[in-house]
Amino acid sequence: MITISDVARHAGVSTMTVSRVINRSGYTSAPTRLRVERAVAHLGYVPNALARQLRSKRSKTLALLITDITNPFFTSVARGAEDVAGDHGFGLLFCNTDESEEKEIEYVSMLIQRQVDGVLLVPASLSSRSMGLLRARAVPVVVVDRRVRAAGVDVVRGDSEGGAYQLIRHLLSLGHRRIAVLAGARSVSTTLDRVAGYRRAFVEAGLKPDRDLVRYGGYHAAEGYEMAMGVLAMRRPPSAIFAVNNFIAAGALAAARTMGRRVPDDLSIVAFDDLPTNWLADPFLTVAAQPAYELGQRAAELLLERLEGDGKRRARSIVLPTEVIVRRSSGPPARGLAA
Amino acid sequence: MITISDVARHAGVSTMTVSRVINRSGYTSAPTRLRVERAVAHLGYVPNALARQLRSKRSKTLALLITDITNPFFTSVARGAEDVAGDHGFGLLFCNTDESEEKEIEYVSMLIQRQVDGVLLVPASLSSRSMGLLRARAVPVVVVDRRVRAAGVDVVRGDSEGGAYQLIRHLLSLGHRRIAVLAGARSVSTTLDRVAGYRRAFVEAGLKPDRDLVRYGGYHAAEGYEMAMGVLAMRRPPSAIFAVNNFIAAGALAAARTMGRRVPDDLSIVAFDDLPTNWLADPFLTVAAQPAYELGQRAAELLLERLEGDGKRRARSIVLPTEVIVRRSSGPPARGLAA
DNA sequence: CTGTTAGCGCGTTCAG
DNA sequence: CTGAACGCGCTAACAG
Repeated sequence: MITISDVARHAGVSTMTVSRVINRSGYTSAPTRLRVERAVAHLGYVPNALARQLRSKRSKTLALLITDITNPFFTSVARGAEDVAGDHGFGLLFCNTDESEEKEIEYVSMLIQRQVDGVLLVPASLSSRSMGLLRARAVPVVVVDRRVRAAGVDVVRGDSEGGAYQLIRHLLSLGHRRIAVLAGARSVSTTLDRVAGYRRAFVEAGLKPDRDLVRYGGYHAAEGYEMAMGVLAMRRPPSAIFAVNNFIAAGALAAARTMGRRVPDDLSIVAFDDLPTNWLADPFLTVAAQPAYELGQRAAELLLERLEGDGKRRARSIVLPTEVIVRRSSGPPARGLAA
Repeated sequence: MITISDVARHAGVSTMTVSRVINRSGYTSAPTRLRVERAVAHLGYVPNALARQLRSKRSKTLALLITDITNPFFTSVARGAEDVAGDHGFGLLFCNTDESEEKEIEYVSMLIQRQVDGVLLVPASLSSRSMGLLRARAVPVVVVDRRVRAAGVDVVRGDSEGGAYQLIRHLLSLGHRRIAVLAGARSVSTTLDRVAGYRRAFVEAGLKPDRDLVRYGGYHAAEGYEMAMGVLAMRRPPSAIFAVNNFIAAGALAAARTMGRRVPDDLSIVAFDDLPTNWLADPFLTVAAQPAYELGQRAAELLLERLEGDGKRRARSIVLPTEVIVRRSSGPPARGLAA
């Protein structure tokens, strides 16, 4: 391995001068700079980031922990964060926690050991233990997409409650009254907020939602399928389903098919999170779409501000609006199911 | 920050002993080990991975460069690689090159600076310049999913030629004769191999494919749409389309819809790469499915072998079979289009 | 079984 | 404008 002192020797200067040339820090005369640059090129010198980081106590690395790398919502978030980090000369470490708090904690410990400068965290649960670990080490954190119980943390997320509220209003206005909610885990804020939005829409309309129509499970298609089969098999099945994320919606669509329900004729389905156009030969679902890429961007920007502004600015909470896109999966209820 | 010498002082031993306890290397008596562990717990000591890596010259980190993080094929590869790396105590750095050689080179330079122990590379192009950079630094590489021109490199990929061959045989056996290929970039081996498979199927059947039916573009839905619109507008349009990846297929489906072609009645569509079940309310496309997760696993295993086996074993090339799954998007051609 | 010595490759500090 | 000395936190290589 070629080190800075090899370059120094070759250029007939001290290592310090080489360091100054590489980092454009301090003054160097044009001729020596040139000699150094020649030597660097000639030897093919590449600085060792590890040594640099050890010395300077900054790793120029952020980490992003997401809960499902196969979900395009999160990959969009990742791209947003990656682009911003890259523009500021920071590397970004992706970690996939699979909705598991254990994995999350494992990753966080690893990241602390690796001295990452900051963490973007989609927490697997409301009461994230990893927040405590990070705080103990004074590692700046921005929570993304979901809330946590811990106070005084920066958060960047979409308006779950509002999006759900609008989707349900849409269904109510079409005449639906029995609307099922297929949700994720009770320990995740987005699930809670979306169910809350559902409830508010009902209450404001002077209606009382049937508690039995609210099901909790998980964020995958298989779970969506199970939950949908459950509600569709009820004595008084719902005329509409609100899937709390995109994968659950896919499961619900599959269940509708196996139960012989046509969408939207026999059953309306609406969901949170749009699918990327890459997927959709034919966009079909009525959704509340979140600006995923922007979520990632804003979160990374906020984190970088915290790092640079040496600051104890108070925690900020950024809530990005959600856009309801009405498509063909929602329509008026079939006769006899409305009331 | 609490360092190893704080722990040593607290436990009344040397730093070396602490190091041995932490790393379970060398001998330590039970009582001193206990004292050290107490001190570690008491002080909340966390080893600094940077310092450790600098000293030991191994970062215990691999990197995976993929060309499109939004494509579930690659995220599956990523999970496979991640799981294997994690099991062996290695971290995995994800990098998204967006099919850009420039970005690829930027990332590779960054990774070299960061002293990663090995790289899993989905090359943006056949003649990957980054291979040279990596080799110059003697960084072990396993090429994934695609071939490169450079010789003597480990490769793990799916059988593109064979999969394409089978898909086309399937279409030929249904009676199709005018089959369009919507491909990616000419500089990518998977595109080349899949087109080659297409050609072989024709040649073996004693037929000559129309060169004008082979279109090159890119791997995204938008490009698939454009290419499909192109062939569907021909004077003698194809009765079937072979999309070289899943996103192109989505674009082709969209194009079929805007052109008013029903699939499979008026137009058959087959594609490479399946979509994950999370996506598919209703699996519809006839595809050649690659074992993406396993691709990632095998690649990571091979890389780790190279790292551990101190070895100049000759380069291996692992080609995993591809499975053709016939679904509803392919059927016999409409009357009058067959011949 | 444990401690000492000597760096890994860099950048900070303070003299020149 | 440049260099010498030092140390970041840790572990390899030796003693003992």
